[in-house]
Amino acid sequence: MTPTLQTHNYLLRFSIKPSVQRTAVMEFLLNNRIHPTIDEIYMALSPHMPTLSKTTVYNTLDLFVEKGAVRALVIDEKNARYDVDTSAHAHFMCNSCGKVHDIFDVNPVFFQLPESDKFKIQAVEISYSGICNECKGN
Amino acid sequence: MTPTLQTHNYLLRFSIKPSVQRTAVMEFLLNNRIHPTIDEIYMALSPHMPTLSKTTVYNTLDLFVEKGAVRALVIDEKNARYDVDTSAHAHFMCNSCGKVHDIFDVNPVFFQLPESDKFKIQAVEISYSGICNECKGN
DNA sequence: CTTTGTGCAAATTCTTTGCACCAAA
DNA sequence: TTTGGTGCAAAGAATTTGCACAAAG
Repeated sequence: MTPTLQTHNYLLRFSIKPSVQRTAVMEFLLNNRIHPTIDEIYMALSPHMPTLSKTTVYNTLDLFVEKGAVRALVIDEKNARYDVDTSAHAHFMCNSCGKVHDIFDVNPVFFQLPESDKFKIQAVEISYSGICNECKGN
Repeated sequence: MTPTLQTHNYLLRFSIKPSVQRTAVMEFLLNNRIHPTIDEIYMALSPHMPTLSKTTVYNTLDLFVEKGAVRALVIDEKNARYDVDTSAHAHFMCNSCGKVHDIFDVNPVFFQLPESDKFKIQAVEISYSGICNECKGN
């Protein structure tokens, strides 16, 4: 479990001013690598922070993405999902339960940005989908 | 330009009953490889079909995806986009103008589905993003 | 007839915005 | 104080749903 003080310093490394809310959101992301939606983060934290508003969660994640501390995933057509691991790795989304998992053993060359005379390519996202083992048995 | 009769037969190949609306939507997709949103399709067709409803466009695209005639793209966080070309190719989305372009010269091995003991992987989507040349000059 | 498709309106869901209050420097 | 952060309520946008009517076989 990442302690709060460590999370605080983690935010500082990205030039993010640590507030109580920002630290709580980042700590949740660091300790729960489930690529949560805004709602999942809000639902997890609000019992411990009754005054927390969903707007603040939106603001906070926008700031984290802007500062490069988290990656916004475009894999779930229903909601935005966020990943605190910004290293080159792929994702798998189960079409049945909707959970998103990391896939780390993808050839690194897949993440190299191709040259193009038509576009200035700045980022790549590799997304797999199918059925996870938990759902296969149903 | 794909003529209507040809589009009609194209739908039959996917076991899709051709109605006037379905044929018009498919013909638009075949002739406009711009990965349109629901709204773009609706806006393009409704002048020629004043009674067309957006619900029908939604229903039609859901059916096309279900029948495997078009691919639903998850690249634009704002709207769903649809691609009539279901072959293995990547996409590029411009962060400035929002247009989505095909990228065909990606190594085919990138589209091979990896084996996994945790998931049954059924599909892959490779999405690049950045700035297109038209937007670079602004 | 009977089944399937269409389209209107309302409802739902996710996200954004405007603004007032609160907190930290 | 002054600046920036938070949170409520309302607005906005995309999508889905319920239902009645139309079309096709």
